[in-house]
Amino acid sequence: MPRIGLSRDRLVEAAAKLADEHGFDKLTLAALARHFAVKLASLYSHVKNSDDLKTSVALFALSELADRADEAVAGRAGKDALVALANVHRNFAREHPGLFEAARFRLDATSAAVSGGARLSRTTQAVLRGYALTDTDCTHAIRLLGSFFLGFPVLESAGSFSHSQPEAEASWSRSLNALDALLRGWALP
Amino acid sequence: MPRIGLSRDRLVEAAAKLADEHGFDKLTLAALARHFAVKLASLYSHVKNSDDLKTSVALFALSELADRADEAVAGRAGKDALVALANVHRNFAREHPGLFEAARFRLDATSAAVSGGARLSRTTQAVLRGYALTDTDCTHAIRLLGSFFLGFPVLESAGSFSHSQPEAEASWSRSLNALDALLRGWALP
DNA sequence: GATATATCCTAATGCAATTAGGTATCTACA
DNA sequence: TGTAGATACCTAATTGCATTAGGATATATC
Repeated sequence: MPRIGLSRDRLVEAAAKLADEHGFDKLTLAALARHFAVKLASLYSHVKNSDDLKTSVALFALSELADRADEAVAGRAGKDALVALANVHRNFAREHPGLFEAARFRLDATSAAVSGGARLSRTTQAVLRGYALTDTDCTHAIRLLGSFFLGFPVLESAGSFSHSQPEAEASWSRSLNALDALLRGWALP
Repeated sequence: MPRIGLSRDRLVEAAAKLADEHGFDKLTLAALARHFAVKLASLYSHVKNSDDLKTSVALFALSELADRADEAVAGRAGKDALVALANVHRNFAREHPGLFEAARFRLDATSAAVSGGARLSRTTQAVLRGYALTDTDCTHAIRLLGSFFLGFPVLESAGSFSHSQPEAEASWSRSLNALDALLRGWALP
C-alpha cells in the first residue's frame, strides 16, 4: 500500500476545515481518518490523542485570529483601528465558525501562554493607545472590548438576532460607535 | 426489582447537577444512568435521546436565568437595574457553569421561541426603559448588553483574566459604570 | 543495495448511544 | 381484593468513537 504522506500539520489543517464544515464539537479522529481514507489508528503516529488534536486546532485558530488582527490594525489608529479589529473578530466568526468555536477550547496554562490569545490581547492594547487611558483603565477596556468581540458574534451566529429587526449589521456598527465614544470619554464618570 | 421512580423532570434536574459538576460537554446518558444506578437503556422511557436531554437542560438553564433576571430587576430602575441584571448573568455563570454552558446549546427555532431566552430579552428591554431610547436604539442596546453579559463571564470562567492584574471584579464594575454612562448618552454621537 | 525509521496496518478493548423486545411492578377498576 | 392494563425497568444486540499493542512495509539514508 502506498503511503499517503500524513503529517501533524496536514492533520491539523484538515481538522480545521472539517470543524468549519460540520462544527468543532463534531470533530473526531474517526472523521479525520475517513477524510484521508486511512485507518483510525494510523492517526496516532501524528497526534497524541483526540484532545491533542483539538488543542492544536484551537492554537491554530487563535494564531490565525491574531495574525488577522495584526494585519488589520497595521497603519490604523483610533476609531479606525477599533473598527478594523472588531471586524476581524466578526468576519472570522462568520468565515470560520468551527475555528471560532475552537478558539474557546479550554487550554492548559502552558498552551494558553504561547497561544495567539496573548498576542491578540497585546494587539488590542495597541489599539487602545489611541485613547489615552491609564494602564489600569486600559486593562478594563481590553476586557470590555474582548467580551463584546466574543459575545456579539456568538449570539449572532447562534441566530439570537435573526428574529428581530433591524439587521445585526446595524447594531454592530452602532455599538462600535458607542464603544468608541465610551473609550474617548472613559476618564469621565 | 423495586422501581426507583424516574421521571423526565427528575432526569433533567439531575442532569443539570451533573453538568454543573463535570461540565455540560461531559454530560452523557450513561453518566446519568449511573447516577440513578439504573441501566442506560432505561432512560429511553423518559427522554427521546441524548440530544433531547441536552435540549431540556438548555431550556431549564434559560428558564432559570430568566427567572433570576425577573426577580433581580423587580423594583429597580436605571443603573440599579442594569447592575442587578448584569450580576444575575455573572453570578449564574459562576454558580452554575454547566448550566451557563447549556444556555448556549444550539436550539431549533421552535424550542428557542418558547425558551427563557426570549423572556430574558424582554427583561433587558424593560431595564432599558430607564434610559429613554428609541425602539431601534433599544434593540441595539439589548444586543450590546447581551454580548457583554455573555462574553465577560465566558472569558472570566475560561481564565482569560486571571493572568493579569487587576481582579476581574474591578473590570466588571468599571465596565458597568461605563455602559451605564454610554446608555445615558446614547443619543449623542 | 542494505538497513533503519517511521508510516500505516490489523486486532482487540472499553465506553457511549440507540433500538427491539421482554418481564415485573404499580395502579385503577370491578 | 383480585385482576387487567399501562409502564418502568431490564436484557441483548448493534453501531460508532477512542485508545493501545504490536506487526509489516514503504521510504530515506548510507
